[in-house]
Amino acid sequence: MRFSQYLVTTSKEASREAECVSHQLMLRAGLIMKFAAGIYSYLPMGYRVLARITSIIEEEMERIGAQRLLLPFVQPAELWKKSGRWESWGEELVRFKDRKGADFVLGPTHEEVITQLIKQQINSYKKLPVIVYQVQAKFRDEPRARGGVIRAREFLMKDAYSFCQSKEEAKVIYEKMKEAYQRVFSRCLLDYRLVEADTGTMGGEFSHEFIILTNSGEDRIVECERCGYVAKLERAVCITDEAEKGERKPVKEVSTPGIRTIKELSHFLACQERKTLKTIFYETDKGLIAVLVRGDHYVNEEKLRLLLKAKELKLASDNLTRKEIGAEIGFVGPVGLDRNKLVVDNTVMQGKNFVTGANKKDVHLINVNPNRDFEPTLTGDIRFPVLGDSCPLCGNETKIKRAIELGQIFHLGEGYSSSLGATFLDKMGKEKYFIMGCYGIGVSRLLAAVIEQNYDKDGIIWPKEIAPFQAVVIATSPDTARAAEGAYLRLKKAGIDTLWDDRDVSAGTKFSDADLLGIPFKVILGNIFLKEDKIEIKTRRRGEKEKVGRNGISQRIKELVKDAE
RNA sequence: CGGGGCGUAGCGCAGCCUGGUUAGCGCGCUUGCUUUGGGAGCAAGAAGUCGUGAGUUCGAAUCUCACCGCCCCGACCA
Repeated sequence: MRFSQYLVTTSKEASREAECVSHQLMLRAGLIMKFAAGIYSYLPMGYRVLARITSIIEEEMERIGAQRLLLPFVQPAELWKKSGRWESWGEELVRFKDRKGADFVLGPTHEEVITQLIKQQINSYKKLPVIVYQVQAKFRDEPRARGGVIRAREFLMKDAYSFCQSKEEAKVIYEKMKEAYQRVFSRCLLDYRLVEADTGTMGGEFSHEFIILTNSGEDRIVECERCGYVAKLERAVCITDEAEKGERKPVKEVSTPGIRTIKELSHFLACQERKTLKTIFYETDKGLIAVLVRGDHYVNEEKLRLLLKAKELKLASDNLTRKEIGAEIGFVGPVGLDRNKLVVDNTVMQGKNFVTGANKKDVHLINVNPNRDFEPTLTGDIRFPVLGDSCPLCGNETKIKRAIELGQIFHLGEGYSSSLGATFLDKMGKEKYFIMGCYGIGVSRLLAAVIEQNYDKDGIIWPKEIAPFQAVVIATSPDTARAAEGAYLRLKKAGIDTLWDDRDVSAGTKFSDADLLGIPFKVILGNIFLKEDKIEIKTRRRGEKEKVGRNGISQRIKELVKDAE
């Protein structure tokens, strides 16, 4: 490809819009162009990378026997009504009517559609198991798009679905898929982690997520740098420290006029936030519940819901709380709440002499102690971890870091097949629901993720497997322009994806652009060529240089590509 | 949805507070000449509904109001 004719514009300056490294570099290197919040075009250079990632995915999917297909982007609402997700998804699901007034959605994911397809296509165990996948645009009307293609509303996704006869068979495929994902991410040169995940709106029985650690990430994880424990913040187990030592002092009322928040309280009484307690009311299908966590902690509502075995759980309104305890918000405490269920976080049970609200306006209690001043109905781990919590595996101090999710795999079970009535006949002639799994990779997001882990001050450093071009030919003087064209033609003939920088710009510009674009090998024809009749090769990643005769250029680049990262 | 910021040429910005000729600067773009080993120089050019709408005013990029869009933090979400 001739650079002068290629639809790419590079830029020295970063766009004001872009905050994170990958977003800035993608804009500067001319990979993408924004049309609206979270809606992007991929320019030829960006599309080349997408195509290469897609072909890696295709190879790894085919390796485990998955079959590629293509499902509709626009889906009839009927299927979503059957699965229940017409109601359970909020505004993220884009809904519209066609000219006849029929409801449709823009596909944010394809469990419904694929289940319907398999239901009609497969009636017998003889065709099972089956794994299918596609690479397609998805649309999710996110409340807030961010980080360029890290969280876009329209994005490219690889989604795979498996249909099995039994849970055992499904687990085998789940493991195969996990390995395939590991190969895909390794080939993209990603330093990823595998963590347990919640099943969220997909439903299902268990799930794993592949993530990379980076400051541009939007998810938070807990990591132990000693033993390598990594977990999503909401999944991380909070272990309880040893019981605090010391005397239990007598409870005393203190006047705290107008002091409502934990911050104000700890400031006013000159105590640490960890010495205070928060009392929060939740409305649940099991009634109104009082929940107690330390002042410096936050309630993990999902953990709480599981502990209570509740279906519904939401924060009680201020009015309801006020009515229940007859006191102002900000002065709520556990002492004397006998008629309410009281769920207490483990950490609270280990502490002594806490400050809490007195359930009276402008009054707090000091020296409140669990099992003396209040009795929990239930105790458990119901909080999010905080910086410095002990690692649940080795006890070392943990850190909280940011991460990007690359992909997630779910064991779904029978959820979708039962709601959509998708069955097959087993060996005994008995009708059974398909056991399903679904597996996603954010393909467009992978571009950003790879850049987050492969760049330097000069620009992107593409791993060879997904580089848009393997080599860029640069003539640094008009005198070597013809020879450069010759080298370009040789490389092209040898089947090497090569960009020929035939622009009439300075050598410096060509070098800078080659670096920004992240092309693994620069093939340079300049002074050295004129003096020694040698072509110079410079690697992007390590900056290593070597000289080679003009006849050996294709052969040498092939060798270098083979050995490169 | 809450908080903060922004909207002026393709991109990055100045001008706005304190209203007043033809709205500037840098990058990029076009033409010519000289250049070409790490983002060249000179010269000449093209390019703007100042986000939209209303209002105040003799006069609005500038002041007022409403709306739209975008970015960041959070909520939300995978």
